[in-house]
Amino acid sequence: MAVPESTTGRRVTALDVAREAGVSRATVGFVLNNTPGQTIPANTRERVLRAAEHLGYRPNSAARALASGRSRIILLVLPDWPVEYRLRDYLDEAALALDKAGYSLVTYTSHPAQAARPLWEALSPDLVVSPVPFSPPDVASMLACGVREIYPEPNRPDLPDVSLATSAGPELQVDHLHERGHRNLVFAAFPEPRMASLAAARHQAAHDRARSLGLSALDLQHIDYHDGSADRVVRRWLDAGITGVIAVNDDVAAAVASAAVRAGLRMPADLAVVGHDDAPIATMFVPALSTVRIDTAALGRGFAEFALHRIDRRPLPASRTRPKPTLVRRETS
Amino acid sequence: MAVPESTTGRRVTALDVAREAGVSRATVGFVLNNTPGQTIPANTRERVLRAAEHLGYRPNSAARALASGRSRIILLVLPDWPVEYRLRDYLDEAALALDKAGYSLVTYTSHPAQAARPLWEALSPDLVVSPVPFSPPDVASMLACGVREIYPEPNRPDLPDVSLATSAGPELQVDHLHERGHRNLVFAAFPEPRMASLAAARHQAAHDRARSLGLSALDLQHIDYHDGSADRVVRRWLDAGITGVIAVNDDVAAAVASAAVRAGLRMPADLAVVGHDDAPIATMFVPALSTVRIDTAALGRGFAEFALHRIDRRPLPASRTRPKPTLVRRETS
DNA sequence: CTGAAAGCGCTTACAG
DNA sequence: CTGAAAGCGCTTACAG
Repeated sequence: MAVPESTTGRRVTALDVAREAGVSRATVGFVLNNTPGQTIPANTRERVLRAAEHLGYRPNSAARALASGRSRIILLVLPDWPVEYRLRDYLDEAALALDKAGYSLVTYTSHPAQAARPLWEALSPDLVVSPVPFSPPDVASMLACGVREIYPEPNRPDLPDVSLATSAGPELQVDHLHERGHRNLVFAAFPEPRMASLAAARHQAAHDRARSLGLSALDLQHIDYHDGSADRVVRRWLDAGITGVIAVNDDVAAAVASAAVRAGLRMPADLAVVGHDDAPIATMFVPALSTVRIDTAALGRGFAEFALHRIDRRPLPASRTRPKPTLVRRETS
Repeated sequence: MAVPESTTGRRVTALDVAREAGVSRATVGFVLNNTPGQTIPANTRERVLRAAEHLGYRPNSAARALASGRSRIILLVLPDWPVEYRLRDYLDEAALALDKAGYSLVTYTSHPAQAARPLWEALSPDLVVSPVPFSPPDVASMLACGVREIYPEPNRPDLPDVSLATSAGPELQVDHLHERGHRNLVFAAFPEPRMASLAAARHQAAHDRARSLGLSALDLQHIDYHDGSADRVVRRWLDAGITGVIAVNDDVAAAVASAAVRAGLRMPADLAVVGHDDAPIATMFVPALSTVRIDTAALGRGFAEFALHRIDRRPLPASRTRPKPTLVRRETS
């Protein structure tokens, strides 16, 4: 591909392409954008495409956004959670599917102190989505910046769940231990601020499931090395008749499993643990950790479908079913 | 703050502000942008500011980018590494410092299959930075998209290091074990594809340091549960006279420590392990993991200074010294 | 089927 | 000190 602008010092515009192809600027736009309702003869189209390719033409995104009123950017606002393993698969798949439709996905985690300007001011995205609801000031700010689609919408919480923080995973953890005969369970997390809201959400889901199975309340307990060591915590659990531990993620499961082994317990006979996310450590750890695997790639594609539905009014696929998480049973359950 | 556009359905523009303040559109721009060389009387300035505030005016970023030729966006391209813990601190600090200078930071990890259009096409960033070099096609693509500053620049590898993947951490791991009398070391990682390039970089740095201390070659060894269990690997190390393990991160350190304890070894007397990143598991694990902590917040600020130097030609602070990592000694060394 | 032209909302010399 | 005006590079009715 030639890079003429590097020699002329000027960026290639649609006018350059038009001249090279011997058509008008408008025609270039019609061809390159596949504008519906325009019937361009095959050989004109061909000439334009070739000229664009030859000149290395890239439309100016700012000019396009200004003229069309749409930036073709989708902003995904992520909460400040410890990034879940395999989030990349989710984002990769979503970005790929959106790209095919001409949209770019940008992710953003707001500064904890809210000190910096939110990214939607700089990007004017067509759609802003988040797994957690927006505050009213955030919504007002987005509207002022011309964002036309926001999800979840204020006052409309009754919409499909596109987030990674589904309740199906924790439910599966509970079901699994229940099936294997465990009746006394706890929910374990690190006392880490960043983990707090994720732990709260997953704990809630697990708790609700436990209750609906007729189990007793599922306490959220912290594995805190500082105040007495994991070993002592595990000992306490055993004394209280606990036989199964639901960990908020695989790191926590590893810490629990490690303490249990050191205490001379057999796993899963004396104590069972189930992690979440199927992170690398779940396979590498000895004993290998039972965990929950989420089809994040499928979730990512689902997110893209949803986003396109909101923006382009594309119909949602009829077969739109949330991929179910699967339990990977290894040596700790 | 009033949100008039939500009632009129039209976004507030500089013209609205000008009318409300009783000045021209240009003056609005001068005041809001603090344009140098313009001397605006205090009360005009005051009127404009008040009108903008009152109307909830947000400049249209696309129009601004088109007119000025600068998007005020900085794109940070991150490699597909397992996201290092505390990366958030780095990004938060960098975003905050850049925000003060009127720039927005966007991060981007390219799709592994290179299938989606790169984000610089949609954003036209003023600067694109990455901790790893760009491929020639990437550079050509950026130039075609009007990106004027790229770092690292092709053919100029001799520039300051702004990345998180510094060699100082691995060097510190080696120094620490060396000081504590260890002479036979290995470097451990999971055999995970995504970890490969990070492991290679850190291993290289550790290896070089080991050689310069007169130690023997530092092998990169995989903790692979599938082919024989971590326990067997640890046993092999002991037989080979290894007394110290340098782990690529804290997850790997946890897996090693766990195997060592299970093998009946005393830590650190029989075997020492040092992790990297000071992730939550390093504190929560028993035994608590010795590790390397990097002042990622300071690194993030350093990144912002560097970016502003490149874009706005701001002088680099004279006292510009890279924050040194520190070794956090706990129970495994 | 294709082109001439207005317009998107800013920035920025240039006058006065 | 402030305004009128050109221009950034597209999109999109509107003519022909």
